[in-house]
Amino acid sequence: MKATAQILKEKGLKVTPQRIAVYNMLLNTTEHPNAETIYKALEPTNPTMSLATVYKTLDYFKQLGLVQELNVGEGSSRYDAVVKCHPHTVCIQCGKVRDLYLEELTEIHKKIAEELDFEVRCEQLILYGICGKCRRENNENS
Amino acid sequence: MKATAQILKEKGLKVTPQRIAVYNMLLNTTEHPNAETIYKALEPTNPTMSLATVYKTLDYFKQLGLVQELNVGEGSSRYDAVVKCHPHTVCIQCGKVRDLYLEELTEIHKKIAEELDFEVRCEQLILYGICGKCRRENNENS
DNA sequence: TATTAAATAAAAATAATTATCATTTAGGGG
DNA sequence: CCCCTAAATGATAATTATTTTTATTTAATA
Ligand SMILES: [Mn+2]
Ligand SMILES: [Mn+2]
Ligand SMILES: [Zn+2]
Ligand SMILES: [Zn+2]
Repeated sequence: MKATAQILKEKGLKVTPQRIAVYNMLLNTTEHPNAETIYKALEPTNPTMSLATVYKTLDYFKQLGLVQELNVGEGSSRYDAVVKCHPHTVCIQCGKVRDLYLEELTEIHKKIAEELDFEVRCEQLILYGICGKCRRENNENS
Repeated sequence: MKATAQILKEKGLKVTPQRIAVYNMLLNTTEHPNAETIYKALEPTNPTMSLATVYKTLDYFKQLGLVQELNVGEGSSRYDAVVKCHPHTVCIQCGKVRDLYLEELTEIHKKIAEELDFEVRCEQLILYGICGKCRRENNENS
């Protein structure tokens, strides 16, 4: 696993504690946090960092393909250090956003995309519904 | 085709010129407009309508299943009078958002959804890429 | 037609994001 | 290692999309 500083350098970015912190935070979570959540998570270790820097950092990262932005219909965008297109599930009860790796799906999409008069660059599939945990909890209380 | 006033009445909504105008506008377009666009489109015929009313109307409609909200990663939400889950293409060059009806895809998603520990309520597929028109124009200029 | 609860318009408030700008800092050259 | 400078940061203001508030108007129904 490449060191974060090295990755930033390769992208032509100056290596700053703030950028390292944001990128590492995203590498170490599957939560798909938004800017505010990232900011809060880093506050204890980086008490001087500002929210504006988080936003600007995420914007740079996005341009350079270090993160992807994800909007699942909330007020704010979420961010993901996994930049390859991949599907997500969104629980409409607890709000959890999870990755969904299904090679099968990807291949099918690719095939179908070929049949369209449309050059597909990225496909975003979001499944909205009730996650297993919430469904089980619902059953207990009924 | 049912009259708009009748549809609103059946949903338990008071029938107002503003609501009729918004719903008809959405029924007669495939553009997936946002609130601002709807407001501007209705301005000539409904010069006194306010943007807040458009927002509130869209919110009611959404709750009652008359429209669906769609976020393709822009600053604002788009709205669609086609409430059944269906895929969209988004041209990253001209910004056009189009419907994509592929029964094949829907069925495949359904089957895959069954295999997950997740109760799928709605699936949103967005294909980002270059539309046919833009691609042809790009080829001409090269 | 009179009543009234609900809807509207206008304006203020809020939330997310972006821009501005003075200060600080990373990183290359000496 | 220290200096220099362009770039990054933090603080704050501005912007944009959306929601809330409230006084006024209106649709529905008796
Ligand atoms: Mn993900
Ligand atoms: Mn549509
Ligand atoms: Zn859940
Ligand atoms: Zn296009």
